[in-house]
Amino acid sequence: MSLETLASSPAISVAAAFPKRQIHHLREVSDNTAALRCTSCLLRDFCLPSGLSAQDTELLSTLIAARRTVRRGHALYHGGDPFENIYTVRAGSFKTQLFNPEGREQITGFQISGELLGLDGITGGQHDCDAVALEDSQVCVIPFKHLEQLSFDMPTIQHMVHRLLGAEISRERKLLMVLGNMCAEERVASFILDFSARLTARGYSSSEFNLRVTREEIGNYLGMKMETVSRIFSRFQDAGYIAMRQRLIRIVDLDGLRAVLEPARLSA
Amino acid sequence: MSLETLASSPAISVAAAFPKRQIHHLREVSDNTAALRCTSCLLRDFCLPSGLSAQDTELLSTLIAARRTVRRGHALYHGGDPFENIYTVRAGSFKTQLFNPEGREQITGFQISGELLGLDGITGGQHDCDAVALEDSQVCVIPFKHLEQLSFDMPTIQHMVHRLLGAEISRERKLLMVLGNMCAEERVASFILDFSARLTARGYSSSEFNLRVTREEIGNYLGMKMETVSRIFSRFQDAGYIAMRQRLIRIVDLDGLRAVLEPARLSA
DNA sequence: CGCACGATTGACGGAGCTCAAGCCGCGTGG
DNA sequence: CCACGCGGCTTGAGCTCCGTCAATCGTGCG
Repeated sequence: MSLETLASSPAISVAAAFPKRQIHHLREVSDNTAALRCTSCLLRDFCLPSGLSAQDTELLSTLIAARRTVRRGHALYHGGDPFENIYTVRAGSFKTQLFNPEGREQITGFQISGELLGLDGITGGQHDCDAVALEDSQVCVIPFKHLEQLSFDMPTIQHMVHRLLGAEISRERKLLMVLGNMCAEERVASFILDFSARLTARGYSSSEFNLRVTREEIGNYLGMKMETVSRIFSRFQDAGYIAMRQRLIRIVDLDGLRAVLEPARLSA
Repeated sequence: MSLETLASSPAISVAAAFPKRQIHHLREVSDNTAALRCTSCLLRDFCLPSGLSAQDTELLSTLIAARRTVRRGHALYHGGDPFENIYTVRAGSFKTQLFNPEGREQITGFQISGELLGLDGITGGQHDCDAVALEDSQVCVIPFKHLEQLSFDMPTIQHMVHRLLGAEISRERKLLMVLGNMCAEERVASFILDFSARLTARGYSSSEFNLRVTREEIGNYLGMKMETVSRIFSRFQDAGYIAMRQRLIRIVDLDGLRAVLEPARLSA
């Protein structure tokens, strides 16, 4: 199936013609310039331009060097790759994973449409994690050099960059809170609620969605084992909080899920 | 009496007035404007100026609005406070702690001399965690607005800001890895090693140092209970990896500690 | 169709939590 | 000067949650 159900412009059908194998490291095929404009993108309100004036959005558009398609399971970039671009997810979804010196893996996040990729690596000049597509996906490519240059003249752009970096810090902090303080049930509940909230913020249904990740990946992300994740999903289903078939999940009792996170559920 | 006596008293002969060893419990220093210069600060190579040219360092110095003393147990800022400044730790140490909606606490980091505080809050315009002094401490105050303004003209300064934000992201990622993947022994080992490495990087002894935090705080930071932390310290001591008296810790067998983090310690 | 991978479920064991008692080091006041 | 109390640390005993191992099932793909 085409990735492009979301894409607006007819010119986009170019993307469908992408060669099947090794999109991986392909030199960019540019779509026609008009199609790269944020103003005509359906995601404009949920993506970088959100909050920017029409004028600034236009300017931001000029930065988008290309779009790039990444096949399921392939990496948009690897840890160690030189840092050149940041990316916004235009269609599909990704995971970012980190490997420590001893070879352990930690998934640090899942990114959906309108969210940002590649900010790691601003520091060291190279990415420090892998970004892997969870399904056939497409990103907008923004050369960071250009963005920096633009931000010299444009305070609003500079603010945006700071905001983005700060947002990344906050996001990881929330995850720290989850990993440091919560038991397995609470972790899974907060994972579902977080996912749902982000989908809502991007105009998707908040009550029914496709997780697109294996139980193993969820487990890795949440610091627990696949089997435990599975058991808790089953438990939530039995409790009537959710309904699920494979990776499709429907939230049935939102308050029930939220209650899992309530503090002391103990008697007075 | 105000804590600010330090920041505004008559000139003393600057850095020379710093007794080498007790930087930790300093109270005696007073600074006039001249003294606010990074170039004359003993920490210059371990702090923000690290990596900057003499010229840029000079420029950076002009940003330092004041120094501020914070008493042990007091907060430099609270979550919710408007974001105005970032801070570098000039003497002493801090912890940053986060509270989630349900009232749970998570310590997200410990900061020592030369390290940075306050970057949270760039996004939302207000700090999202508390920064609390672990001992009587002193910070340099850098108004973020000024820093942003300066960075319009100075690419190197802008780079520095990005580098700092990126470093914060990396730091939190390392912690994610610890919380998501490691068992209690490994967490404590990596905590000790991390502390030691940071002290080394700042010119302190790497083998003997004062943790300055309670077992409870270490536990909170590492996602485990005080009792477990204590047990593991004892175990490490019995194993001859460390020697400790209260919060003073000495690394006896560095390789032993490192080996705790080795991957599969299983037979071939 | 059959294979392979992912998901589910069960049985069991152990790492870490809970509860509790006792200890140490330090400050305070008699 | 010591007695006392308090906060933080240590250590033990028991329990629980979650990890481990393993068998089975379901589903999508070649």
